Amino acid sequence: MVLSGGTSPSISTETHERIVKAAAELGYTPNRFAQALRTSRTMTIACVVPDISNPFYPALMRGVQSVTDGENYDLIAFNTDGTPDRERHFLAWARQGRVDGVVGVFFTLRASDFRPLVESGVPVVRIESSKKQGGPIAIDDIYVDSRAAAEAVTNYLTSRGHTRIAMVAGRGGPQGTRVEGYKAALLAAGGTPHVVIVDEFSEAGGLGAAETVLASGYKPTAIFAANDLMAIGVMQALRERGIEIPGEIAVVGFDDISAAKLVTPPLTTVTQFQRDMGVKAAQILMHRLRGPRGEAGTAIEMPFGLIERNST
Amino acid sequence: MVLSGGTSPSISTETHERIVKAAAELGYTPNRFAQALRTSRTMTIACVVPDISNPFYPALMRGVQSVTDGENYDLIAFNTDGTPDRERHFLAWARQGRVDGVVGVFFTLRASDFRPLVESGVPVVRIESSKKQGGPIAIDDIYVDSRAAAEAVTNYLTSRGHTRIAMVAGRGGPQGTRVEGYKAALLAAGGTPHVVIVDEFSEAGGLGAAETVLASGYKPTAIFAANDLMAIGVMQALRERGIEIPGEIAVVGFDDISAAKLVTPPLTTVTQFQRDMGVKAAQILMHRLRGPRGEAGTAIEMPFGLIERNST
DNA sequence: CTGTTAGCGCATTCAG
DNA sequence: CTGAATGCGCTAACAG
Repeated sequence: MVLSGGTSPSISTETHERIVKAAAELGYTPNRFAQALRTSRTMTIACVVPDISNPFYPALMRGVQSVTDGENYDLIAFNTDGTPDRERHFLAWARQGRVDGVVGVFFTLRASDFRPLVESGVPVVRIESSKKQGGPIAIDDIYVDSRAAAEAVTNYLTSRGHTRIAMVAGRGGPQGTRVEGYKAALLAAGGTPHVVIVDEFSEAGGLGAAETVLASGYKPTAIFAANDLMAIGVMQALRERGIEIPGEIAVVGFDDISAAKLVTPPLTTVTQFQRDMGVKAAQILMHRLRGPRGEAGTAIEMPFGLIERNST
Repeated sequence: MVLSGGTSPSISTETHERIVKAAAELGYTPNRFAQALRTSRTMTIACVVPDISNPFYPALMRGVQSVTDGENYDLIAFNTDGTPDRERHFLAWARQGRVDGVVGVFFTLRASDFRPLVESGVPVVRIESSKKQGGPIAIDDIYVDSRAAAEAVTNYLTSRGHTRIAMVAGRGGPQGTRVEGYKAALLAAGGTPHVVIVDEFSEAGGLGAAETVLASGYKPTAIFAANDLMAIGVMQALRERGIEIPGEIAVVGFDDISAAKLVTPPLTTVTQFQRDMGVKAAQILMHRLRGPRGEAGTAIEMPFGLIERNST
């Protein structure tokens, strides 16, 4: 009992220490799996991300891990590639009783898809990119309001005199909401939105999209890319044509990946404080694990921040 | 038995399918922890890295995961920050019978530190940055010869006419070997080495080191940084002083992190094919898990590759 | 070849 | 308050 971390007033501190010491000398350590079998608590959390090698996610995971470590939970990393197949596969996997809880980013699953898992007693905290309500299913959401962030970016640009602002984005994921925010804000400011959507949300996609914008006759004074990788592609396209950044065209990205401050000129972008999000998500999960399993889901908003660098 | 993935010629394919189907309908799935308790195989692998948010490691982890996934092992991510404390803590953790095997990068632990773990039946595959021999302890090493890579970089620069090549490096980790290789190759080519060591192996460190080099009167025509982050810092320092890259001073890095090709100009660097290393390491681990637990350790070398971009 | 049983190491319950 | 007995769900060994 002592070794499991339990507390009882009936055992004196002295005895307690004797036990701990003896255990250390004998090299004894309780078997996690026997514990898990008996208590049906695995002391393991799954962290699900679309791509661990996408620079956006490791910081999130670090945040999660910093709290799970402190609570003696192990963290299992799970990549889904953001595909429906692999996300469903994760659900099946998680239902095998391998983990006590889940925190993750899901591109294709809907809240109802989690119902069986949650009802089997495994709490889920999702990290989302648009406003959520907190439905009847006991899933907790934590989100950054991407739409508002995109509006903020657009307003920042218009406040600096830009009216011809183009946006480039990829298909899928959170990028749709960002486009909406941009459109709304630009219309409100009296501008005319111009959006180019491409398949890949990568540098190559950004480069191609920028070329389309330049060929369109829209003549933008600023280009807003739905993520940093695309923004970097945009910058490459502009540089190839000898267009000065930000002199002739300003560029803004989204995510604040580590490369954003390393390109030339350093990229103005939006941070989502991903580490903080990870911490917060894990805390919410820990809270569920300790207490109210069945209560309705919550949704809490996290801040974003505009980071001004020299590309604008 | 069927569900555990066993094989027996005595069961017809038809029966086999009936069982699997029935199990699917009933939603039955064997409990991993009961299995683990009974068989003392946890079906879990630990992947230990100094810093998951350092762009170098996620690709490695992906490689590892691509093979563990295929073998139905879970992957637990473990960050050590490369500190002795946390690396020792990992050892203690691993001895609690939580994982069947370990693959990782260790900065401070020595082969002998792993002996208790390995002798308790948990195979370890280390990823190293200098030539290893394969000692008596049953640890498998897989390494890239950093020294040779640093020599190759230096030779590449001298072959392009550089003789005044400075090197900047951080303390600890694999950077020492890289400095050795540089010195040896430059001396062999008749040059005079000039090394600046700083505490942090980050951009800031690289920036400071570059300033030291420039202030020294060495007047380099090329600067070789022990990793890409430092190289990027060097580039910033040069840019601040209006020194043209590569016209006046060429810059080379090490690691080929994703940012390397995104900076301006794109950075010439050395790749260690980190994903391949992860795959290979995991394969070796799987081999150990299936067979020869006690055999002497092996050490296999992995290739590096010089990636020429526009910074040279 | 199918059906039964013991026990992996723990946390919990019940008797002492 | 301490000690022994039970069973978590499974696999492996054994008997029928």
